[in-house]
Amino acid sequence: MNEIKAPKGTRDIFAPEIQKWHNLENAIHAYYKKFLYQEIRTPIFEHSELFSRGIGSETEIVQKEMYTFSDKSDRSLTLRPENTASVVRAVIENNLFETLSPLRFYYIGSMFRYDKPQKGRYRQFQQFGVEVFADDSPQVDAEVMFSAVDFLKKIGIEAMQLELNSVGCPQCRPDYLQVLRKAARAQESRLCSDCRRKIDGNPLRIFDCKLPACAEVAASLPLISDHLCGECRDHFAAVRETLSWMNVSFQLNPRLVRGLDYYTKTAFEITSGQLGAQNALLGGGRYNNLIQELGGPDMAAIGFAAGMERIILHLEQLEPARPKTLFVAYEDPQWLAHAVQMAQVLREEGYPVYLDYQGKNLKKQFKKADRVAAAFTLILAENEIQSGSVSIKNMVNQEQIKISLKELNEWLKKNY
RNA sequence: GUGAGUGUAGCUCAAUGGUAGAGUGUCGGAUUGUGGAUCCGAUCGUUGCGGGUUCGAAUCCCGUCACUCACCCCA
Repeated sequence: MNEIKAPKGTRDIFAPEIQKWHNLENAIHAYYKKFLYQEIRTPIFEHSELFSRGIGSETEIVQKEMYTFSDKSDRSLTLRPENTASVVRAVIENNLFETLSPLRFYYIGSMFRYDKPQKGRYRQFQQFGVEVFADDSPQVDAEVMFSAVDFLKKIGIEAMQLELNSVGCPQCRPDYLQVLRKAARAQESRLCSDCRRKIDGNPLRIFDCKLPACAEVAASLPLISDHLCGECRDHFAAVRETLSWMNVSFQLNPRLVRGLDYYTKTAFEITSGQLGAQNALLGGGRYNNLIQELGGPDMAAIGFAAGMERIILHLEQLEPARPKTLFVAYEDPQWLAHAVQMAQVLREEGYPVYLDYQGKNLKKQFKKADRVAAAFTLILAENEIQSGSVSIKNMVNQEQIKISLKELNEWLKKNY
C-alpha cells in the first residue's frame, strides 16, 4: 500500500473534534476583545533570518527544528516555529506604533517545528497567543498572566498551575550566568555528561536534569532570584504583588527557563498534570529587547503562546453539536422539484435542510434522514402536493401531522 | 537525534508455525407512503512494506516505514 498519508507529525481535524476547535477559537476572539486586543495575521513563512535573529541562533528551535527551504529565487525562507518574531516584524514594518492604540495583539495559527511527535506535540501545531507592546509596567505582566489563567478557567480547565520566575535582564543575567558557571564547574565531576556540556552552553538547563546526582548538585547552585539587579527585583516584586491583588495563585519556580533567547524579566508557564510528558499548556514572558534587536524602537513588550492541541486534550468530549436538521423527503422522483424548492425556502429561513437526491423510495430516504440525525422529516407526495400541504414527522417521538404550506413557517417557529 | 511498544476488514479486536475469523459498519432483502429494533443474505484483506528461515509464516529472524509513548526540547 503506497497510499499517500499525512506527513509525520501532522493530522486531520474533523467532526466531532472540530467542534471543540470552533468553540475554542470563538472563545479566544470573544475573551481577548475585553482587554482591547486586536487580531493580527502574519505570513506562515518568513525570511529565515527573522527567526535566527529573533529567537536566538543558538537555541534548539533554530538549530534543529526549523522547516527551512529556498524558494525559486534562492531566498532562505522558514515556516514559522512561533509567532512573536513575526508580530514584532509586522508592527515595525507597518509602523503600527504610530497608527494603532493600544498596541495589543492576539493571533491564532499554525506553527511548525521539526520535532519528534508524541502526546501533545506535533510538527504542525496550532498556537494562540497575545503580545502587548510599549508598556513595561509590572501590572501588565500580571494582567497578561491573569488573562491566561482566567481564560483557561472559563473554557473549563481547572487542573493547572501557573509557574513564575524572573530571568533577569542584560544588566544582571550575564553576571549571574558567570556565577552559575563557576559554581557548576566546581562540581563538574558529579554532573552527567549532558549537564557538563550545558555549563558552557546554557547552564540554566542544568536545573532541568532529572538524574538524582545532578538534581542534588542543582539544589546547591545559586539562583537567579538572588542575583537580580535592583530594577528587575523591584519589577518582579510588583508583578507578584499585583497577582495577589488579582487573586491569581502562582508558584515561584526559580529554575523556570524559556527556550527562546529573547525573554527578559518575567517568565511564566502554565502546566497541567493531565498532559503526559508535554505538560506545558502555555508559556511566555517579557521581551524588552527584541523590538530593538529587530530594528524597531527601544520598546518593551510581553506576551505568551498557548498550545491549542494541548488545550483541546483537556476539553470534555462534546455531543456532536449538529444543528437540528430538517429532512425533505419525496415519495416519487416526480416531486423532486417541489422538494428542492422547499429546501431552498427553508434554508432561506435559516434552517439546516438536507434532502437525498438519489432517494429511490421513502424507506431509503427515512433511513438517510435517520443517519443525518434529522429532527423532522417533511414529506411530499401526491396527496400533499394536491392539497397544498406537507406532512411533518417528528423523528424522535414519531408523531406525524399534515399541515398546509401556509402554516408551515408558523409551525416551524413554534415547534422547531 | 536516542529508546521502548504496536502494525490483521472502513472501525474495535481474535487466530499454538498448518485453509485468516468475530463483532460492528456498509450494501441488499423481509410486497408497493415511513427510519432506529429484530431476522435473512451479500460485501469486506496483497496480515504496513521488503527480504530471510521453513514442506509451510499473520505468527520466528533481519531490514524498512508508520503510529504510540518516553528521553531531549517545547506550546
